[in-house]
Amino acid sequence: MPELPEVEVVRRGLERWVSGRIVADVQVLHPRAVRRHIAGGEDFGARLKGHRIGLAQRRGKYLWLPLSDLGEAGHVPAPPGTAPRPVVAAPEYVQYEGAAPSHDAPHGPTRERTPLRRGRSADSPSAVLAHLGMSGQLLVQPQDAPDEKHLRIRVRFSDALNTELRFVDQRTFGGLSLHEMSPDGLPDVIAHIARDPLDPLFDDDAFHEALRRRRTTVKRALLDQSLISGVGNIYADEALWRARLHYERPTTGFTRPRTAELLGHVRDVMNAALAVGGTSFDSLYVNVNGESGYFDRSLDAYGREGEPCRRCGTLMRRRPWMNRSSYFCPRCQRPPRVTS
DNA sequence: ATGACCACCTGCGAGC
DNA sequence: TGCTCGCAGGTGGTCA
Repeated sequence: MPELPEVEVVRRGLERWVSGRIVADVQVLHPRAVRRHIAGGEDFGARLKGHRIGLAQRRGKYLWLPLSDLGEAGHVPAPPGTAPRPVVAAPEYVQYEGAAPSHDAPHGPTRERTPLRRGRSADSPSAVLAHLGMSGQLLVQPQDAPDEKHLRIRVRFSDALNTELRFVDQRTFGGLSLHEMSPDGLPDVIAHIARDPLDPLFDDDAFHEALRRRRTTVKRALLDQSLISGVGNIYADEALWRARLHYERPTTGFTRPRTAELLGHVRDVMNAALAVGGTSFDSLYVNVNGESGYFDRSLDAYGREGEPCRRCGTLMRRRPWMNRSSYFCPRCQRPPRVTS
């Protein structure tokens, strides 16, 4: 369910309320909630226990919590040539300044704007990777709060803060998993996920070339996480409406200015959503404190079937598309001449 | 190799 | 009241 802005809101909440704390105990209440971990939920929990949670990171719709070693055995040593250094300050000292987090590639172009050097953590060889799927939530709750109906995983910490981290997921499409970090600072299993459009190192030209190479249509391309990550059904429809592009428009003929304009709209709509806490239609998307975002009030396309286009007044339409829906203005977003 | 589809789940609202 | 159907923010595996 959540797309980049919603996941980023959650990441910020984790950074504020969870990073820096030490895992005391993990309870796995539903086996599907722990993914790709053959040894099972109990082993998953045992491997987290005693580790300090590093700075929450995100790429696209994935987020992860690096685990730092407190000195126990059984960990991959730091990569050669990288001096270990302390990962995190206490939560109170963590600051975050902008809408454009930078994740890795500390040797990349020196355009880093964040004061925090969040990058490859030499002393964090493994990480807990989280994907929220369609209905997942990460909540920081008081320990005595009643269990949510779909509570799947509970993480307790070894401090006196009296809050715990909960993974709640109605449909169980999401989950947590444990992974080694690859040399470029990502959990190994998400190496195929492209940078997201808010990443300062996103390569606009490479994206344009990839669009032209692909024989596909524009909405499929926007949803392809190996080309551009973080875009889902809502923000794809919103960006296409802003760019006046029909979702079935082939990408092959895209000019550089057209790609640039589309990317600009993707970034604008995501930043606008981020500024108001993301999009919530119901209680299924909330931040770590259980609060909804307000961007649903600002949607121009998604969910507006039968309502007037905010640009031209024509009634908006919904079309079944890939087992989901596409919302568009039939006048502003003309279909391509040849639709297969 | 690339592109297109569907299974994986639970719940809710509409219609009968 | 209660059934069935369609629909929901995503992804990976599999098929052509």
